[in-house]
Amino acid sequence: MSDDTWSPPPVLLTVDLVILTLRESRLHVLLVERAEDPFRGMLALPGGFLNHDGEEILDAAHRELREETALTAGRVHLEQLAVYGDSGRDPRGRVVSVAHLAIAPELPDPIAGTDATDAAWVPVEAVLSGEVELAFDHHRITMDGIERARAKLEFSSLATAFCREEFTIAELQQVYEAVWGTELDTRNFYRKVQAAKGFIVPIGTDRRSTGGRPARLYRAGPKTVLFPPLIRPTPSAPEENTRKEEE
Amino acid sequence: MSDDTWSPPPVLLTVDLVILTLRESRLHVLLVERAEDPFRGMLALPGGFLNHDGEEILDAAHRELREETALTAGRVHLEQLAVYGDSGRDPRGRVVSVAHLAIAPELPDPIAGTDATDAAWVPVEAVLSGEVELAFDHHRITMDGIERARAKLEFSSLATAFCREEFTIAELQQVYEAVWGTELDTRNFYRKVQAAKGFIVPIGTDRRSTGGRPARLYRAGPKTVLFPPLIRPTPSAPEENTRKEEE
DNA sequence: TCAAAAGTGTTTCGGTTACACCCATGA
DNA sequence: TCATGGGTGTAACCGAAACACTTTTGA
Repeated sequence: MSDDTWSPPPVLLTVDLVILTLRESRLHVLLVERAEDPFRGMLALPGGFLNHDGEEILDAAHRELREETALTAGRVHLEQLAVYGDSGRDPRGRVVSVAHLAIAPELPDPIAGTDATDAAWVPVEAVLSGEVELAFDHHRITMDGIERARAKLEFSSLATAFCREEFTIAELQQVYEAVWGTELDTRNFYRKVQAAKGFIVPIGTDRRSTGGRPARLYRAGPKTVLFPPLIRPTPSAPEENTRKEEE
Repeated sequence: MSDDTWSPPPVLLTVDLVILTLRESRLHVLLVERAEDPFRGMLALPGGFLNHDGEEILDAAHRELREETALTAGRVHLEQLAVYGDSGRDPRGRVVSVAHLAIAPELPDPIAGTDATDAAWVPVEAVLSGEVELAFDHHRITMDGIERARAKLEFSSLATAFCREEFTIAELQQVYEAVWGTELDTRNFYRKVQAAKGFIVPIGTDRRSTGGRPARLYRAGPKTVLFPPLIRPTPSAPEENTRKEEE
């Protein structure tokens, strides 16, 4: 923490959001079409500058989340992801972005925010495959956000943030399958989530669906740390993960 | 990413470092005594403002690290930790800090940097217990850095960053024991690190010490992701970790 | 030949997998 | 009564913990 006599160069601080949700059992990320230069017309993560001096970074993230999704705090998970500050990332000058990861249950269609002409849920495979191009370094931020979500499903109760207040174990399993991109054994999954005491707690009632036995309903439990964890299946072989590591 | 007509408020960006090392088999963090207000005379993490327009954040972190420890890149691990930007955290105004985690092998005594009257290695228990007080929100940053290191030892080869280029398995074990604050079974540890292929590779020679069989020497291997991981023993019981989670 | 540190073998045990099987509902 | 999805039982398997035991050095 320096205190030199010269005035250090100020930077502009933005908040960007990787908002993930499930739609039709597939993982989606919210993207907006930029209404202004730079990158006008291109897809980007929702976000924006801090709106007045003194606004907290986390508050700004909540505000942007509200503006884009009408999600009020409480029913959303929001956490800091990382800072992206490479000098070349924004043509307007030195703009440093504090990226956040948000997890939401399935929502009605998004509303256009102040900075975006349009907003839409995009399947993450379309982003990961490079099929859709994103403004700034938002492609990388999105990948980092997805990887964070994948990793946290193993050891935390984050998965419940994808669900509505009441959910079945089958719905919870769909979360894991969609985020990890794998298939899981229903029977074993059933016991594993119950073995992690405090992860989910049964609500008395059942949910009857078309055909088949009714499923018990659950609510998110008090624990955020899963023990034992739900280890994600190795995609095929954990080989050749040599010297890189996202830092 | 906003593009409104009003000018968003600029902030001052600093880089702070949680530099961890082992000294006499105990985990230490590097702290400096502040030479200037605010918090003059108090202990703080090394760090400072970006030094000219266009300096990359990671470069600034490397520069601060060099200034405090004479560590050149290469033999150090340095990664971004998190952003701390609460409006009240710095009495000078809106100062946002990008905290970094650095891991270094045992070093000669630190050199005073430009911003510090003195720098010293402090055992982390002294910080965690609240025995030493830190300036700004550096106590919290330090705790977050230590927790990050503890977590990464499980799944990454980070532990080798605490060692010199050549090390024995016993030395590596001391790293795990010091960082986790636990004792490990020598025999099982021995096999586990060898089972994680690519973690450490034997160099031909042995190191003879006073009394006892010579130990084989190893070097850090090519893999950064450990498989299987070295799970950290549950401190006693994994109970009551309810609704908090560092975010 | 003894102490000390390095390294090996082996048993036990808990968690995961794989899969056969039973349960409850709507059509 | 049958198809469908929910939920239970259980044997095989595998990695981790625990610990007895052997090896190689210096004193």
